[in-house]
Formats: sequence, structure tokens, C-alpha cells
Amino acid sequence: MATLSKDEGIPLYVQIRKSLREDILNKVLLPGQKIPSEDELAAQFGVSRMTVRQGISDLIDEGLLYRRHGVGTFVAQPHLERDHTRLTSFVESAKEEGLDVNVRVLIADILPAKLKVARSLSLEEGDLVVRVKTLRFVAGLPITVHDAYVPYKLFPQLLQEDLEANHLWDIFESYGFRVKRALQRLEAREAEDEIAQLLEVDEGSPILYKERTVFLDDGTAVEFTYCYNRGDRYKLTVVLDR
Amino acid sequence: MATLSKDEGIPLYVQIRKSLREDILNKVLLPGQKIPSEDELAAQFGVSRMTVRQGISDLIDEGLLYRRHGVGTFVAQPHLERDHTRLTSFVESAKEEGLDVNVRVLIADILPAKLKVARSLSLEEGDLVVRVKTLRFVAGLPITVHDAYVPYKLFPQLLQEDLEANHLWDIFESYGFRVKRALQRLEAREAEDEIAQLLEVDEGSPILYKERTVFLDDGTAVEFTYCYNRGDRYKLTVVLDR
DNA sequence: ATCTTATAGATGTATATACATCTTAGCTTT
DNA sequence: AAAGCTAAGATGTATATACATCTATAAGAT
Repeated sequence: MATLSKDEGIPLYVQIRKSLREDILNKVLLPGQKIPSEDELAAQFGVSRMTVRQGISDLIDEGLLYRRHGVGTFVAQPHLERDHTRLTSFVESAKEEGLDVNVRVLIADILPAKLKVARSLSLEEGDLVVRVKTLRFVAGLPITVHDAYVPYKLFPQLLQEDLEANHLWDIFESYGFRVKRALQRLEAREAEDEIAQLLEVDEGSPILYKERTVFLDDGTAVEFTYCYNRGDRYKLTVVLDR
Repeated sequence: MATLSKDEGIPLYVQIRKSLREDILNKVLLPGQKIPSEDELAAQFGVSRMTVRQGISDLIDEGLLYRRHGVGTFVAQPHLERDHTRLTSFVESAKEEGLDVNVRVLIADILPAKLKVARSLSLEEGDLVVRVKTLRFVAGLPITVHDAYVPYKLFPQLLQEDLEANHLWDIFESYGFRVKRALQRLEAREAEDEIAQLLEVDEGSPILYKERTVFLDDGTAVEFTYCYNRGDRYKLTVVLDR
């Protein structure tokens, strides 16, 4: 049980959350085990019960704990590959696995949006969008073609950025926009000529095709992307809650 | 502004959440608009501010509202096809779209788990599992082959159930187990002989291949399934939060 | 022995209050 | 005109308290 620091500007419930999370990950608290009651934790940490509850609630959302009304709070069985429960970018997750990632920009220009792109970005057909088409390599092998569209009016300076070195989302953040959520439509397709060439596979090979719309926390769509992923080298993992 | 009922056993924050959600869906509160401050809402509903906050927090998790510290709480732009943000079963979502779904059981038996199944279900290799292999039709057309494995010790009576009429998850619930979360690994593959035959496609056609592990809220794995989905007829939509 | 009934202990809901922190807007100063 | 200060208003954090509700257990009644 770590002691809490009152003064470092870190909220108490965040410190409690961190302390409990570490105890779980370090097996101080074991799966299936009942953790101390909220009242006990409040006494141990020297805070009020509601503050403990706030910390615990976050860990329940993370799937590390679960509550049984009238019984107690328990450590869940470990079941999720760490952080696969959240939205991460292609580059982020590849790097996390220690893989070398390269991005080659194929196209970067400004053009009027076609109907589908406009609809997805809540624009009118013909409104200007910035298009960034890239080929991504992992460990030197081509894996993915991204064809991304961004509203011009939101990021008029986007083409001045270094699009090979920086991920789009990081650029968004540097403008003060934080990516919050993505909707992805997935299907399996055959590779057509251009994509097959870029990904160095035969025409007709299986492609994991994905259309992705990316949103900020206010629901604004900031990016719409067509993704073509090599079926034999790309696996997508997602976690859904009921 | 609906008035709240103190006595019907419905928590106040749930009633507040419902009232706000309806106002948003009915466009009484418009996207981008600032909703009344927490203090104002507390006064209007005749409850304390913390109760209002609890109701609002749920709607923020749903993506209907967002907060700006020091500024206010706002209605988000509508951006998610309703309820696509949550885990739903194949049958549920197809039926929601008004489609006719049929299930044919191909295999239903009990056998020792192979390594991969055992690992996924946190069992030992050789532990007994119930296998339910099904072919699913939508509007009379074959769409998906499911090859599901369930720990025998959790559901020894599973084969006595009507597996064509009832979804596995509904059967789980009838035993008091509620599905909470699913981890899905997705990739694009070519159809091999047996799957191609069942789905009535040529060998080598693109298949959206999915391995799915289903968990309860305590993290127990209750189901592991191999899914083979016809690439041309099956699209999967997922929403991920960051 | 079995069924029923208390009861203890845990989470769930709700209040009232206080102060911290952030943002915006308006005023003041330079 | 620009910069800086200030105050108002909003959300963020935290406390102390109370009672409701659920669950499991133990005691009691039949």
C-alpha cells in the first residue's frame, strides 16, 4: 500500500488507481481475489470512500476489477493483451512490438471531396480535402496502403508537415486536436492491380480492406481513410465491450 | 425538462441520463450546443450536482456529450451509427437490420481441447470442451461458418439446448453468465476447400477470418470461436476509443 | 433437518459543501 | 493597440454523511 502525496498536483483518485493497478499487475492482488472493501481502502489511504470509488471505477472500465453488489470488489482474470482494448495507430502498435516502421508518401495533394469522402467527413461534395496516400513498411516489407482524407479547412497547412516522419494523429495533436474515437468498417477483398503492385502480391490475393473514420471528442470527423492491408502479414486485434 | 419520480425505484441519475439522452436524440439539444451547467441542471431537476454529474458522465462515455474544463458540457456531433459502438452478436446485428437469419448446426460434440483452444480458454490441453460448429445464413444465403468451443465444466448440459434456435450467449445468460467483452483477431485469408464449399464460393476467394474469445465480467473466457466470413457479403463494423 | 429470519458487511445512490483549476471575457495598464 | 490582470462561471477533485439494496452467513423457529 503506497502512501499518497497530497501536494504534487496528482489527484488522489489517480494515485489510488495507480497503486491498485500496480498491485494487480505485480500479483500483489491475485486474480479472483477480493480486494479490501471501499471503507477499508478509504481508511488505509486516508481519503473518503467516494474518492476510492472513483479510482476503482476506472479500473473496472479497464477490465482489471469487477464489482459484486453486496459482496465486494474482485480482481478479474487477466485476459486482455495489454492495451489492445484501446484505439492505437498502426505505427504505434507496430513500434510497441519493437518493429521497424517506414512510411513512404505516394501522393500528397489538395482536391475536392468525392461523395463518399464528403459524407464520411460531414462535408459537402466538392469541399476541399487534403489527401495523403502512403505505403507503410514493417521490417522493410510493404504491409499497408493508406489513402487518407482530411478536411482542408481544419488543416490548411497539413502539406507543410513532414508526413513521413510524423503520424497524422500526432500532427492533429500539435494543432490541439485530440483523436478520441474511430469507426472502422472491415471486409476481405481481392487485391486489384495497383494495390497488388504496391504490396508486392499477386492480383486476387486476400486483402484486409478497411474504411476508417476518425473523430475528436466533440464528434467532429477529422480523417477518413481507405486502408489496404496485406492479408498474410497484417492482423488486426480489437476488443469490444457489451 | 422532465420531472423526476422519487419513488419508482429508478435511480435519479438514470432518470437524468435518460432525460438528457432523449433531449439530444429528439434535437431539443442540438449538436455543438452547450447544455445547462451542472449547477443549473441540479436546480432544475431538484437534485444535487454530483447526481447530475453521474448522469452526464454516462452520456460522455456513450459519446453523446463532451466536457470542456472551465467552459461547459456540449452535445457532440452525431457520428456513430447507433449502438455500433458496443459488442453485438452476429445474429443480433443482422436481425436489427431486419434480415432473416438461419443457423444450421454442422457439428455438436464434446472433445479434448487442442493447444490453441485450451490456451484461449485458460484450460489445460486435453481438458474437455463442447464444440458447436454452425453455418449461418442471412436471407437464405450462406455467410458465415462458426466453429465455437466452450469449456465443458462450465456448461456440461450445453448439448441439451436447442443450438439452432438460441444463440450461445443467450444460453450462457440463462445459466446466469453475462457476456461482457470479446477479443477478436482479424485477418483476410483465402477460402480452403471445406469452407469454400460451405460458403458456396470458389477456393481462394477472400474470407474475413476471425478468431474470437468471449469473456465474462470477471475475465473468465467462456467461448473461443473460429469464424469464416464470406468476404463479399460480410462487413464488420467496430468502434474503438483512444 | 429444513425453512425462515435477522444481521453484518459490502456496494449503490444521494446530498450538501468546499475549494481547486481552467477558460473566457472584460477591464486596466502600459 | 497590445499586454497583463481580474473576476465570473464552469468543470474537477475531495470530504463527510446517510440511507438503500444486495448477498451470504448465522441464528432461530418449525
